[in-house]
Amino acid sequence: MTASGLRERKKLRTRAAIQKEAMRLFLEKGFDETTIEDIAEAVEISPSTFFNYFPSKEAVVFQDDLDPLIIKAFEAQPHDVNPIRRLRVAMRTVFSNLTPEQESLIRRRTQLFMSTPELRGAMLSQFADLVDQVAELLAERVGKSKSDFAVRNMAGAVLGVLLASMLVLMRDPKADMIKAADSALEHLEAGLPLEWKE
Amino acid sequence: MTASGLRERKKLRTRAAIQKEAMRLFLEKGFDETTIEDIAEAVEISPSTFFNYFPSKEAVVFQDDLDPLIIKAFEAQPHDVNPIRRLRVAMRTVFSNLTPEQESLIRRRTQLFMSTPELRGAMLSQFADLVDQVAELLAERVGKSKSDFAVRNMAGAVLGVLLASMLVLMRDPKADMIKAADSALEHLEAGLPLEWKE
DNA sequence: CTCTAAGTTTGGAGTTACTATAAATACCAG
DNA sequence: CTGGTATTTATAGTAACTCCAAACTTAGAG
Repeated sequence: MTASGLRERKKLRTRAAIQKEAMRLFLEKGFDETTIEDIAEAVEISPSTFFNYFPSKEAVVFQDDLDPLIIKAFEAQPHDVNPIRRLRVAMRTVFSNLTPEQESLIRRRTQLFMSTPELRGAMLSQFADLVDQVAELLAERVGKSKSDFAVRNMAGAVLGVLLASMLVLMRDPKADMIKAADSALEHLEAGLPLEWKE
Repeated sequence: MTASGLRERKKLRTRAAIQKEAMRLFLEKGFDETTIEDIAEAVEISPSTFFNYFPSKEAVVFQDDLDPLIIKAFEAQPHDVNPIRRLRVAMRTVFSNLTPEQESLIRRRTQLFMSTPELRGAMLSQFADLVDQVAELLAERVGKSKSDFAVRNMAGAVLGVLLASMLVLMRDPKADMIKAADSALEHLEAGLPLEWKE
């Protein structure tokens, strides 16, 4: 479907190029300091074309090829395990199988994310979608609809703790966000006791 | 200090006027369709002055006189009760004591909020602050610091479920968000069981 | 190969949020 | 009333986006 005509291949290449150059510039100079024109110039397209591919500057940063991987790792586990644990294991699996470059990119990207108010903002717009996705994962197990109240609420809690765990990056950009996310889910899995080891 | 000179009184009045007119216009015409110039004109100030009072268009919508009330209602309860329940009761108390106009305004504002991507975005920027505030409420009870991991994680979960419960407004603008928020906390208080009554 | 239909890129003109700055105006204290 | 200070305002500028029509590129039919 999204197969190989010259047209499609070209589009994919352009899209990838925009993303690559944009991320490079954002990490190099900062998000605000990089203009659409800078990006367009680096990719050798016109600024107009940028908007053919992405609706906004924020949108470029947003897109994680990780989600599908995590979902797959989630599905791969025995279905009778606590879904929070499954999610936790899934995330760990995915993160530990990244190449160093991938991991480094993700870390820097997340850091950029949390330190740029506009990007943090854009994240919440994704919150809705993420709740849907997580709800879908959870729903399957209990044989309920993904729009079931309890399922969605649980999904909200999952994202809430993950988000909260990312906040440490705002103060301490060198914090290990992967470990933080894992601890957050571990704590949630344990029922969020206020007495907690570490 | 912020006492009575003509100057101070005028500033307060201007600020209030901006907020009132801006909200009126947003609700009347929509957020995007209202320009800063529209607001300035309605308040009879210059556009420049708008920015003396609010750093951005979004900032006008954002300011809830409710937070302090909820905190007060929270403090007013016996300190040995489960903090989630306390928060829940606090919110219920505050909401049920609003005048009909206040309640209507809040409902419409929340609705505006959830239906406008830019505003939803701005909300997450507040997420950080809210985690702090909720963490502070929770911390007191267990005699831990508000920057304690478990406390902050719990705060994240609280906000996560509240946020998720607000998402229904995106599909169904007439949903009762107060009831939704209450159910969300009720469910969290019960330990987020996936088997759930309603 | 050629011609046409359709998709894609581009430039240009316009809108709006927001910043910086310096001039004008309103308040206040002596 | 006068001079210093806070506040408002106009002006000019930047950058993200939108709209649109013109130029160009590819796909496919004949």
